[in-house]
Amino acid sequence: MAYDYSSMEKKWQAKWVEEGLNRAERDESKPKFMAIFAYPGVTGYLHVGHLRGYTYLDAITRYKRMTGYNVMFPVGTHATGNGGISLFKKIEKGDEKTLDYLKRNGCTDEDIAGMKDPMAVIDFFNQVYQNDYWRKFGFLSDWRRFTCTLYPDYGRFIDWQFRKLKESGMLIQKPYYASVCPNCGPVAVDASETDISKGGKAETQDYTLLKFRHGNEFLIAATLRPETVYGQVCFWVDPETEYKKITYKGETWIVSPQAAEKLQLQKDGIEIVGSVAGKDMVGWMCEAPMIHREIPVFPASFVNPDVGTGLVTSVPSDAPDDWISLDAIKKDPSMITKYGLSQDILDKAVPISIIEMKGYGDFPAKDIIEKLGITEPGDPKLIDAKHQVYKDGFHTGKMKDICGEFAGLRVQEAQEKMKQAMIASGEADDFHDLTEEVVCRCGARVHIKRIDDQWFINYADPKYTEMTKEHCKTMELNPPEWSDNVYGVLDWFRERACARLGNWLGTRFPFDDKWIIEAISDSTLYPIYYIISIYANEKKITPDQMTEEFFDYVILGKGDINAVAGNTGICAELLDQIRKDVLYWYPLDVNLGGKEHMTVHFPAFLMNHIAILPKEMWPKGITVNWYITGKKDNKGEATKISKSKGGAQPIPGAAAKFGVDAMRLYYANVASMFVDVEWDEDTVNTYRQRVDKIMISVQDLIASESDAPKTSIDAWLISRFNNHIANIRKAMDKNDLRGLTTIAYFDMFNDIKWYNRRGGNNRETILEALKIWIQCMMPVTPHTAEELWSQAGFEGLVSAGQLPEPDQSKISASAEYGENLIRDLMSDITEIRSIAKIDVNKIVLYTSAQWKKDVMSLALDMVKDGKLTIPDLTKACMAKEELRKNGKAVSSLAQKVAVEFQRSSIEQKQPIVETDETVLLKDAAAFLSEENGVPVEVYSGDDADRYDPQDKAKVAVPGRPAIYLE
RNA sequence: GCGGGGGUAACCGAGUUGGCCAAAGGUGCGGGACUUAAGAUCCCGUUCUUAGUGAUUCGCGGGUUCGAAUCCCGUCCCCCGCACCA
Repeated sequence: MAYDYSSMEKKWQAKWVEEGLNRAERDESKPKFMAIFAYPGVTGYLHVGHLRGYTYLDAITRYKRMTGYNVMFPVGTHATGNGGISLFKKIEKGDEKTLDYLKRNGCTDEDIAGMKDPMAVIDFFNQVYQNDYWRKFGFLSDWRRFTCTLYPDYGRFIDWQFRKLKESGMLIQKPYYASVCPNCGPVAVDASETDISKGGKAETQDYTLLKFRHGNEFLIAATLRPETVYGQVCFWVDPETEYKKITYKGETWIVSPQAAEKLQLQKDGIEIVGSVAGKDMVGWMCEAPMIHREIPVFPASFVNPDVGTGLVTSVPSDAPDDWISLDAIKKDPSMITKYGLSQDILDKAVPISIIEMKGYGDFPAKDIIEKLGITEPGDPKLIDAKHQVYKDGFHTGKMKDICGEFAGLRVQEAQEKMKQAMIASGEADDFHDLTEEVVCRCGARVHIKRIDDQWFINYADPKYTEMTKEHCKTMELNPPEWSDNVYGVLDWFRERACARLGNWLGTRFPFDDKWIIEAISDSTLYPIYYIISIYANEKKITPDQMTEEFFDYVILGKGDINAVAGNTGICAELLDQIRKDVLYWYPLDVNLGGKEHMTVHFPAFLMNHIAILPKEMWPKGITVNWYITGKKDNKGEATKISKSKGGAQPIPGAAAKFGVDAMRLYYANVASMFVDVEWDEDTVNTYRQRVDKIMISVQDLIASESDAPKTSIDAWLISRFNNHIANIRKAMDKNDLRGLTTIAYFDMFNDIKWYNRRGGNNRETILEALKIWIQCMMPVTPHTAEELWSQAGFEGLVSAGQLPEPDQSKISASAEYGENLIRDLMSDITEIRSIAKIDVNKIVLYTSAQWKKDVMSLALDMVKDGKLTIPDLTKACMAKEELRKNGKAVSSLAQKVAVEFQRSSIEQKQPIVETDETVLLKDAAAFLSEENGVPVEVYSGDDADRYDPQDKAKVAVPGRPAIYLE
């Protein structure tokens, strides 16, 4: 390795801080640029994938600084929730896995000993994120503004935000069914399993409870398909279960013990008053709801006391489980006769056809069972069968005539109507349950609980939705595909529970302090708080002083400054300063976040801004970045970044292994921001080598004895580099870091190599090019750039400098055209040599005869006038004496030229007619001779004395000299 | 189900307001230079064919056009989000 990258990184990072480059201070003389990445949740250590998005933003803001902007790039963390609590609890009880995980990531015993409460855990990670990740990666963030959602001052801001949401009419209250842990309160059930240890794939299902009268008690069945009640023929009970009798609204219900527990969470006043064995219920007759028929209770093995109520109504026509279980009993009546039931009762249980479905007969359950080859209860394929028949029924089913007043309805409609009808008549109720077992991180089982007075933010509000959509049209949203999608997302966005009860870190809800504001809701308006956080961090204001009045003034400009000063004890000067800061920095220019934010965080972020802030403070841009994923497993599914497959080493370890700049370049160049990338150490290594190569190459240039005079190749190099600046600026207008890096780390490098190869070696040219080159590298590989900048002896810090505008006077189309011609010529020569397979002793080149160029010249003039056609061009040619001499050849060339020129731009063709190829080739002859190892001769096609044994000169055209090898 | 995205050469990945695209760049592979050798570095090549040409390519099948990887239709396949995880 060429360098001790680690100490180089530290050296320059210290310099930048020393120079205060990362500090954001209001400067009215400069345009501002404010950008954030969506701050990470503090849930433990991060991995190399997370750095992708963060790195983009550091590179983008560095670029903005070097193109004239005053930049604010603040960072913070999000710690609301129970992540900190559950991590703390595990540490407290010495959980082996957790301690191992911490230590593997570099946490010391002292660190662990210091984690005496959840906030200490959070504080520890706040330091890790800042020091081991962001500072280590060279971020120029304004550390003075760091904030965390659990800081008291941040809490004051959230308190204010919710007061404003209330004023805007966005806060509403209504009943809600939440997934709740008995110890921790509401928990998030989702695939990321942040709050839970098991069951992330579970969904909440809305069941209908059906009441079956038996004497003066009710057997309660839970169903997802209330529309099938007309097909009920019997009732299933698990003979192994001891059922509970519970009282609810003066009725006695029979349900499984688990269901009794769940129902207590969802319905008031439920008491357990007794029990009854499942096997004793077999043979009961009960009155089915809606159809008011007596049906018998049969035993069934598939009934699970943990699902629904542990009791099931049987609709064999449409439920595969019911069909196969009834079938099994009929084949083996001893299953019920042992309970003392008669054959007669069994004979009466005949499936009833109730739903007409496309592609199915009278009994869909039977059809699907036969199709899938299911022969007995308990077959795992029954699950597929159920899903299939439910799905098809829902979409294509129609209620048959037997279904009374619901006959003719589509299943989709009948379902809700019949449910409501039965609830209205007291024959049914509702119930919510999870589709699979969910266990909280604390170990307790999670259930669905009814919460009557849940607070919501009403993201469905039509006024704000409309305003937000309207505003989106003016925003810079990336990727563009998402900007089309965002309108749909906003329409879909509904009320969102914004506060929760239970054990939870966060800000108290201002209107009722039994509630704590939920994790997504306190992280939507926060970018503006970075403008204020610095004053709290520097103790210029205290949380107590950050009243509603304070925020109203500094953010909204409401109120009288002296009154506010008087009431808060903050001096008017400071208030004025903060107010001016807010006006200067806001709106936010870019909010960059991972694709997981597309449907929740970003819409919420937008709507909070729109509902609370005046129009001139609404955000200007959102950029979404995709992920770094683990390697694909053998099923082709992306795994989590894992230890065994690389990438899971702690971030500081990866930084040490590859070097920060190599990783930054990897992130920036490996793919566009908008695709997932598979983490692969070999790939990162190629970027490591790329950085090394460039570093060595630049150092060689600095060290070289460069004293050659300027030639055409110097003009070429400077022209190329100025063009590169222009293209980089164009790419970065769209924050296209991949575009920038391809130019700066590949194209420019290749140009330098070509310059050398062509014998270029002029000190002034080299320094001019290096200056540009190193500046172009600064946003992505700042440490390397800084090192090279100082080695080249340039003034100051490259991170503090300004990227020049491309110098149009140095961009030379003809210089670039000439070099392209030489390159094309070289590859033609190579190609001919390889095809012809002859021993070459001499290469002879012929440039085009003048008359051909005259034709093109005429054509170009006509293009400029916008009236180039084949006949016109031919006529114009024939009008010229010296062209007419070549008669036929002219008209055939004119035809080709006319077609070709019509398709091209003037800029492309101009150099063809302007370049004196004979001079160009004669200048390059020595180079070509050296490259090819044989003498090279150059003749003009008009040279009558030329050496041309095969009359090759006649095939030459401008831009393409003829070649003869011998 | 609802909504969205995508299929480009061995691989990763540009390119999608139609022409300058046989299709950037990188990697891999092959050859060469340098070297005692290896590595690194540099050069050439990497669909077929060919004195620098021509032909056929951008999931598959059609269509529009003077001209399509880029537009339209059909078709197959893959991926993502769908709520209290940020």
